Amino acid sequence: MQLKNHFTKELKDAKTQALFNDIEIPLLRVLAAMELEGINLDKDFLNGLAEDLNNDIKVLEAKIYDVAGEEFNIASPKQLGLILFEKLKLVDKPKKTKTGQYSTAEDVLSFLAKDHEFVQSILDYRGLSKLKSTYVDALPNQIEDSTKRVHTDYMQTVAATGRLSSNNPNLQNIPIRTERGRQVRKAFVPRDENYVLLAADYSQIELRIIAALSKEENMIKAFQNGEDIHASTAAKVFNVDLKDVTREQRSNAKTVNFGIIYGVSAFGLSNQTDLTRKESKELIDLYYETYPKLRNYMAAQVDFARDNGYVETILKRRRYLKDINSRNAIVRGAAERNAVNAPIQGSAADIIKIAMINIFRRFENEGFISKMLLQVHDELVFDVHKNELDSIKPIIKYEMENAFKMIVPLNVEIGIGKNWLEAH
DNA sequence: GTAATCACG
DNA sequence: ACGTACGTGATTACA
Repeated sequence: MQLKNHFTKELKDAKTQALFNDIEIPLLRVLAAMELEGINLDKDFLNGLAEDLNNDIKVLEAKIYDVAGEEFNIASPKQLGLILFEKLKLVDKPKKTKTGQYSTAEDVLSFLAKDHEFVQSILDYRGLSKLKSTYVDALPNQIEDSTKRVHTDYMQTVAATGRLSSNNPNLQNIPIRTERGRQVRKAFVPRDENYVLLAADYSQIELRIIAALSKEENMIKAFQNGEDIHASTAAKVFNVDLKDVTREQRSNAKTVNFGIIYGVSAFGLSNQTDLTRKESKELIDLYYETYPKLRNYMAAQVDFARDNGYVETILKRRRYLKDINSRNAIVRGAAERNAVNAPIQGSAADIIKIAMINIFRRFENEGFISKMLLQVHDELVFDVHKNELDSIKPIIKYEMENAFKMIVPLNVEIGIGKNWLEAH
């Protein structure tokens, strides 16, 4: 929660007034309550994880120093670059960063790891160090003495699209993608033994929004029929039966579905998949043939931005795009991608904000003692008293799925557990 | 203070 | 030919 002058700049017309008065200001109370409530953390569990990580990090260190023939700071991209590309000369023409240093970014090292086992150890070392320093070691220190809980700050005026951001500590980027990282989520636990954690997630909300805004019938139908959208996309794009879609086809369709929201290029797609640039271009072309209105919609957003200097969400939240008519094609291209992406990402933010306000009001009006704790862009996390679980679960699902009516249904998946990982 | 890296949606 | 997917925050190294 942070109210700044920033808000005031755009209060010119009635629609923006409504966004301000009916969403952002009511949300202030909701966020304040969530921040003050905090979340319970299992400190002992994190200390155990820290010890495990330390042991594994030491083993990796020894392995890396052995191959390098010397000890050095693995966390220093500069020192690591010298070892890999000058001392060991792993490649002829190493990729450089924009400041002229050797790039040791994840994709570069992953490529090298195929031929050099110890490079995988460097990646593992990085991964474990990150987990330890950013989460396992840091989180226990952020427990507030007076409440014994962790209290994040939500910022309402940072993200250009209308999303919230979270800091001190950031609870919107707790690991989940790797097995080792997921363990951190086990440290987020209910208030006490009378409570459980409940996590409620919007499924594919951004893709549903782009389907609704573009009025692309083929995609709308898939959602209305409750289909697996990535498999459905694959079936249409590759012209096969839904049941014959291979894992690879589904995976590539999924990457395009996500990419489309960001304004992907053939180059970007080929970087994210095993496809060549040519294959990527063909796939994108097929995609637009499958969903023709999507391309029309995207072009219309760019045109609107050129004419008006901004784009807007379903609640008329604006993002101004000063570079939309830039003579520099790179700069203009970035603004054009923003013109497509901001209404999608921002409308999703609008919808979950409505849901949060409505759920909070119902909890108040209906006298529940369960609490909303966290928002992670398309997810809400609650501390639910066991006696209230049966009555509260359908309320959360209803309020989230019906926060905003679109031609495409919204779908919310709910999980319950004795920690945040289990609740997923 | 900035760059590089990497955690999330 | 160009450069190359949207939005954030935290940590570490280093000038």
